[in-house]
Amino acid sequence: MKRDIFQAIADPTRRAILVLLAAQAMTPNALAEHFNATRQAVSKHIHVLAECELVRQEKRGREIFYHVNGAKMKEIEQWLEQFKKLWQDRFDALDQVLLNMTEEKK
Amino acid sequence: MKRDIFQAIADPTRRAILVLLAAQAMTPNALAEHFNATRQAVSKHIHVLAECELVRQEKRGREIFYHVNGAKMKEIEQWLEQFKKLWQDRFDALDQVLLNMTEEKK
DNA sequence: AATTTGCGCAACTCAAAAGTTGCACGTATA
DNA sequence: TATACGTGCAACTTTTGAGTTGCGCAAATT
Repeated sequence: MKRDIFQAIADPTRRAILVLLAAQAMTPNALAEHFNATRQAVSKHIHVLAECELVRQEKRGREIFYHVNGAKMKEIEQWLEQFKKLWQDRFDALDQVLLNMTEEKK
Repeated sequence: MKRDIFQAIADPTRRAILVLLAAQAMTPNALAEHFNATRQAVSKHIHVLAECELVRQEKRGREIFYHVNGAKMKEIEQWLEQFKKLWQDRFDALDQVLLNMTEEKK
């Protein structure tokens, strides 16, 4: 039942929530207004995000504001770094050359 | 049934496949040896990755080598860019200040 | 003190995804 | 040409996840 960051951002609604929270911290009710889903559905998504520490709570009276946890988002970036060399132009070009060679062989 | 890139990388096995393919192109059989799953299970994961264009085929006789598609991986990076300002130190620090203020209020 | 509001939690339903087994089809090898 | 190999495809079970409804609790409002 333990979910990781990548599972958390797999859902489109959760990604939209993160984008909204990146602009400004919001309460579950305020977030829910942006979607067609019920408050509980959105709340469940927030719970998943909080479980993975992608968002943090900030209680103000009976309201709870959620913030994006930048440090945790960075972990996604860090995983991506091992692929960075693959999307640099010169590597793409080399890859294409190799592909053409094997196409000709066939 | 249309899956997006984020759903594709949500699965740990698929992420491991991408890492292996980043080092060198491989066949489904060669990939399957790295996991406890059956060949068909791995093949299904490859199919998902191919569907999202995260990997590309290269047929050589009866073998099929799979390559990582760097350009597609870059799209993940691009989505992350809207959060980049959040994980820079000065913003984390500011966030912490705001949190402390509200903690005191409570 | 009674009521409203903002949340979280738990049980349930329904859809989707992961994994298995079995088969078919080309490509090599003997 | 017969056999073994590498692969994809389809049907099926099992697990997981998204969404809804209903409830309880604590903080504001009257």
